[in-house]
Amino acid sequence: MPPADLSPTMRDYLAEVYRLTERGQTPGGYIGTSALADLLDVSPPAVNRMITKLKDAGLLEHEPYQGIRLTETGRREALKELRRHRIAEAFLVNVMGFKWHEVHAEAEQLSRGMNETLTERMATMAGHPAVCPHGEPIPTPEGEITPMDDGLLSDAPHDTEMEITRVLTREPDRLEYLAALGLTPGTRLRVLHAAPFHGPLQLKVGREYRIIGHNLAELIRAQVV
Amino acid sequence: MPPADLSPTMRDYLAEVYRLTERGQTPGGYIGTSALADLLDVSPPAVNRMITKLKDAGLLEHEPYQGIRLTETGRREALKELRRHRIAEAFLVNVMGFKWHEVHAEAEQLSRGMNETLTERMATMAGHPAVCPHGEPIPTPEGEITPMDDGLLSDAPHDTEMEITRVLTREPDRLEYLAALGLTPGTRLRVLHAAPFHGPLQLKVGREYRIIGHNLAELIRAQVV
DNA sequence: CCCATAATTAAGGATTTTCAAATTTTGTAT
DNA sequence: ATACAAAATTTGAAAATCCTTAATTATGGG
Repeated sequence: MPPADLSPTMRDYLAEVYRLTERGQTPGGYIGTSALADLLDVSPPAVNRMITKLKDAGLLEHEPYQGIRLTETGRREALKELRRHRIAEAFLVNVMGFKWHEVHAEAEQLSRGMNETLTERMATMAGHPAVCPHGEPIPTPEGEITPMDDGLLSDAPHDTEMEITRVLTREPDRLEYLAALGLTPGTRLRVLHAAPFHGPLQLKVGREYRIIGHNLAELIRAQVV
Repeated sequence: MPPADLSPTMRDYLAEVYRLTERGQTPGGYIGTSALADLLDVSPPAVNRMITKLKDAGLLEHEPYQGIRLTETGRREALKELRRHRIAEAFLVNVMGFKWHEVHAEAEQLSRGMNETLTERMATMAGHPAVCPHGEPIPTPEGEITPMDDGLLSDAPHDTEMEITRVLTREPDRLEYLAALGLTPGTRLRVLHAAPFHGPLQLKVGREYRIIGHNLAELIRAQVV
């Protein structure tokens, strides 16, 4: 069955499922209902009902008591929604001068009113960005995406020149703090030392030295330059 | 009772009531249910139910079988919504390069996701316009508006230099046609002749001569320069 | 094997819509 | 002027969406 028109809520669910899938906590590729409920700020039963609906539309598979997984169709729809969202974020930052910590919630609202024409025009004005302000890659209009070859800063090799690719939180406070430390996508740095037992990391950013906690380092992904 | 937070739908209704009130067809200031239903593309019962809700919120008065009228509170809320909508239209045209016939429906969608911060930033980028692309005045953030002193082109005096202030349709086809004739807000023109019995009007626009039907002239408002 | 935890079903509520039927108003024709 | 038909408005019943809380069922580690 071809994907009829999806409601905005359905699209939000799909996008969030994809985000969780990407993060790849679970081995079988299945993701749990409660995790989704948490992220969407919604009760587990609400998730369950929506799962049934999305399954009936052929957008995901559901193994009861185990989890859900996007079908190929669902994946493509999720990526279209992610494109809308990330283009909106890039537009708000690149064109309208918002700060990166302000745009996630804003873009969530805004993207509900964006059709394809508007999305593409915004993409053009934002300079056809490859990644959103948080560093996540932006899918093509056709729903394709190039995976990134990066890893958590907390697992990064020491004394190696690296570049921050993306950050994994959307909490405004943390984002603002990271920006204040100069730890944004594109920044070059070097891990000098990591204290054992999930202790703090010592970084060299340009000429500056920084110390950040392990929990913050887990929110940063980087790749060897 | 103070106006709690209004749903987007409630705001849409209020805005549309205001638009109808402005047009001022009915003498008592009351406007009919069916007219609203038509404009909102919704059935009369839906309008009726929403009227009850808006009346309970103190946003409008309802005289059964006669019509509705905005309260002062309702008027202010309607104007806030109109500002969002018209700023969105101005932004789409002035900043993003859309044509004036494309933006009404687009702005309707988009304005649902616009909070006050975003609205004001869009206003700034659009150059703090006083009127929307169709010439309608844009209310202030506080919900105030300056009335225009203009009249229908079909009633305009002859051989008098006038300026188009606004157009009263949002139908893309008509708007595109008007633009092709050069009949957009700000344009100077002169009515040379109007055929009797609602016949066509002969206009002089710059050095060009134009003939338009009476029904089109009724969609254009102008004022003496 | 038991029991904490996670997932699911059951039941119900809010919002906004539609369709159908009842009611009021209005306009026209005798 | 009055009566009747047409039009507009209102009310009632029910559906679509998406949410909640509370109770039930499955899973899997000690």
